[in-house]
Amino acid sequence: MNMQARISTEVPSILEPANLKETPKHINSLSPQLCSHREMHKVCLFKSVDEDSKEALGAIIKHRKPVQKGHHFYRQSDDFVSVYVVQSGAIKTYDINENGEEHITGLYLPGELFGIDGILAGEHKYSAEALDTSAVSEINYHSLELSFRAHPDIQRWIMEILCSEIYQRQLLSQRQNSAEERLATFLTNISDRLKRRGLSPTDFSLPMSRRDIAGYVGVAAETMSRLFARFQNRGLLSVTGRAVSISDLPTLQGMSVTTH
Amino acid sequence: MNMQARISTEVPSILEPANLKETPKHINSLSPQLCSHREMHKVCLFKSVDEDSKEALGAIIKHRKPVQKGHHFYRQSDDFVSVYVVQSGAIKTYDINENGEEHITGLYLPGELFGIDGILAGEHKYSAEALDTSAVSEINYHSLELSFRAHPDIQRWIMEILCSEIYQRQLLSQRQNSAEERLATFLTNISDRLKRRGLSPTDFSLPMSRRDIAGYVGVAAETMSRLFARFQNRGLLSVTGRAVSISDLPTLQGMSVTTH
DNA sequence: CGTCACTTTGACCGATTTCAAGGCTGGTGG
DNA sequence: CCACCAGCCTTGAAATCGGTCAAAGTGACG
Repeated sequence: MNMQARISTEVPSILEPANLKETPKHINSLSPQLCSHREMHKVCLFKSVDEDSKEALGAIIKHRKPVQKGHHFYRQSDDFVSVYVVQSGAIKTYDINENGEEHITGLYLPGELFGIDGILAGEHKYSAEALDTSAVSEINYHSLELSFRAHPDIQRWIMEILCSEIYQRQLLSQRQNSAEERLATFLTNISDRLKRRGLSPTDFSLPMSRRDIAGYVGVAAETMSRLFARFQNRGLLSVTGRAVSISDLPTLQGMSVTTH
Repeated sequence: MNMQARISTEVPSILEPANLKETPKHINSLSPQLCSHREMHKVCLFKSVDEDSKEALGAIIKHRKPVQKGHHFYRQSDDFVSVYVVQSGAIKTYDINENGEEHITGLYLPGELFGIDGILAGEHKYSAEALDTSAVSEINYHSLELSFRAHPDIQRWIMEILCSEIYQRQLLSQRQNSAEERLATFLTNISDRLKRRGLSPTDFSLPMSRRDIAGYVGVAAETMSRLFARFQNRGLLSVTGRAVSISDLPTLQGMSVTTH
């Protein structure tokens, strides 16, 4: 049961960011130990952090073996111990309400940090689950916090991540926006995030089911299906299973919510 | 103007520890004016701030004269200089999109901090406007950031606020929730916050227009009007102008979104 | 007393959800 | 190798919720 086999190798999958070797030059050169092979993905993550801080981060980050789809890194109410950095794959965070309904609260791609939902209460607000085979590094939050004093860059970096989380949710909370606008926003957001990491902004594989996407975007699964069909008819993109190829990114961007 | 005790006049100044005696013991024995409650949060925003840090905060906080309804503290794209603490009244932050439509991004009541939307970019993402006559204190963010080293508590406090903002938006992005659920959530929020201040959790005055409430909750103004009427018919509450009297809080709580 | 801004109410309409059925695909076992 | 099954995805039709438009009601204030 190889999950990855299902995903077309022709389409560059965000699960297999093989073309990361073509790291754009706008991304700072990294210290050798952080540049090694499997750690390439962290480039963007640390871009706003100086050399000293990068070393400090390198010292407390713990690399873990890849996990299977369905693996949970933590569950609601677990003690907040660490934050995590996605190296490859994709992770969702979700909440189960009293009716047993699942609501997706976050979606994390390679290079992104998750798990900060525990800062406030000391325990995780949501559960975090691998959407597919994924490699994830762990950073003990206590150690991270200790490093703030010596490395204000790191503290600022965490704050930036928190602000990004606010921004992400702000985009999705625009209730007056139609379902079309929401999907357009979602797609351009993904595109942005991939581009920032040197991956193709137009061809990628969404590592999650329609239902998960729908839950994240905030529409019914059937509506999501119809929306994809509609966008395809308009020549905005083409979808084959989970592989997406955006053919008219400018129009999608025009449709999406630009809160800036 | 308004006969009923409004939220604004009931809340004491942030630096006057006058009514410390009335502090409910579950609020960590801190003066209530130093505690602030974001939506649905049981934590006091200052809960982790020690005496030293409070003094440091007192040294850099600047009190301002009350401003009229409609006053702007900052506008989109203004340089990010300060964050603000509401002493009385109510403040909304909003965004104007390219179509000229206004979208309310935040609503802040006495004791709450706003303006952090500028941290990420160095300029404010939104505009901040007084919904009513309001008194607001100002904290220069540069000074605040400088205090982080000596007072990690303060830094942690700011992080908690950021996390609260995330949670806030998370609630509002629950699109599958009906308009009824959203209003119920909003009302129980307000009720909860007032109760923690030792004010009546069932009788209060909303210091803002229906349109503002509607924009914040994410429905049309007319819908908001109908919802109030519907709730009133069901005996959940009674509304006269901006005065609200909740008669069946448990039912409202049951209807509202309770993440975790 | 008139104006203006806000609120309420009614009628209509459209987008999205819901319900229901059919189709596709990958996995499994004969 | 094929048939079948289960889960996911798509499509259709009906129902519903909330938005929009329009008009009337309310209250504050000059």
